[in-house]
Amino acid sequence: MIKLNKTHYAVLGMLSICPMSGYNIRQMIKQSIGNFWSESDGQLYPALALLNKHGYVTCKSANKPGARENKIYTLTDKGKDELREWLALTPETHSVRNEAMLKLFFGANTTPEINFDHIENLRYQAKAMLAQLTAMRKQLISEEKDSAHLPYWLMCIDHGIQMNEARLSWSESIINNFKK
Amino acid sequence: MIKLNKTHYAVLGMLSICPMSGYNIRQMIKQSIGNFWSESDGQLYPALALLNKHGYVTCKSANKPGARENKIYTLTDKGKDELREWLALTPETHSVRNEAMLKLFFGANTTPEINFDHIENLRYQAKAMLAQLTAMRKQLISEEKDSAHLPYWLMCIDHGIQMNEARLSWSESIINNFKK
DNA sequence: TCGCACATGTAACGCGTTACATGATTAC
DNA sequence: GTAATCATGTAACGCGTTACATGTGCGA
Repeated sequence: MIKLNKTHYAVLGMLSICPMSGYNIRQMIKQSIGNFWSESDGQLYPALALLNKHGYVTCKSANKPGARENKIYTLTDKGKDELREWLALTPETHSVRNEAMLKLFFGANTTPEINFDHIENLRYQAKAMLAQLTAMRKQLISEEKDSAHLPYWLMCIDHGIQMNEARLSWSESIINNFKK
Repeated sequence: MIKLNKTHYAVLGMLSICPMSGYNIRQMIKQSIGNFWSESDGQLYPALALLNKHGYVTCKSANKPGARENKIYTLTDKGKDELREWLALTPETHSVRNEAMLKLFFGANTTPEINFDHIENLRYQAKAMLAQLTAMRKQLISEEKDSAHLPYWLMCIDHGIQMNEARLSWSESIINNFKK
């Protein structure tokens, strides 16, 4: 039995929502789980090819004559089983790397202004993410109200909202102290 | 001019606090910035060797006769300049990968109990991290009260505290809804 | 006709982890 | 005596990003 990596499971998961092309998966990952997951092109297409080769997904070329290439991948029963088994395993915690925090930790080596700028940036990013997630939440509730996925998708969005609210209040409290 | 990577800057930053051995750097990274940064052995020692080779750090073997090997690295002026320059650059945001959230997003493919377990784990982890960070905060305030690093170190710790408080309240609200 | 979005892929390179190799010292 | 910790390093492998290569369809 071949060993699958995280990219493979992310792809299987996406295909559990509905059949899609590689390009669609790419977009979906950016739009819906971009807040806590990412894949790059160089991983995605080879992953799809391997999943297809081993029967976790099937592939149909859905190009009308003369149309552009379009391969639609569909999850097989084998793929569903594999996904279910992976979902039952305790998630591995992988190392976090937050460069902004690293710089701040060494902040005494530079000027207060530079550190302040970095925190300002973080505040701005948190605010932007919050706006985006809040809009997404609203949209999801109206557009997916009958979907079995909705409760789980809301949990993920709410996690993002809470994380960014925390970031925002953290950065604002530092900025306010700095101005005094 | 040679191109340094993140590991090199993390090492330079650690040596800006005080001269240390590779082993000390390893420990310090785990203990003090482990909350938002990590390095592995396979990166650390080669990074130190390269920094030494190019004059960013100097190295003195501080082994008393018959004692175990112990190389103490010290930041040079060139190293300090390099660190300062890097600190002034806007931090790059690198892709986040949170496997627990990924599994939750695909939660509709498995049982509520399995998802509940994952969230329980997250709650437990957040609680443990909070306890650790709170203790660290207290210790820092008393032990480093005259250090120029203290304000920045507190910002980092407070960031961790706020993140984990958000995680905790998020997981608890889901668990409470689940029990109803 | 130009540029953008659609669409699929490969190659090269560097990053990061794990396991391995070695050996001294200290605590039980 | 044996296990844990101190201490330094290398090798192998897989992961992940970036840049490249190629071509279609559509709107301004």
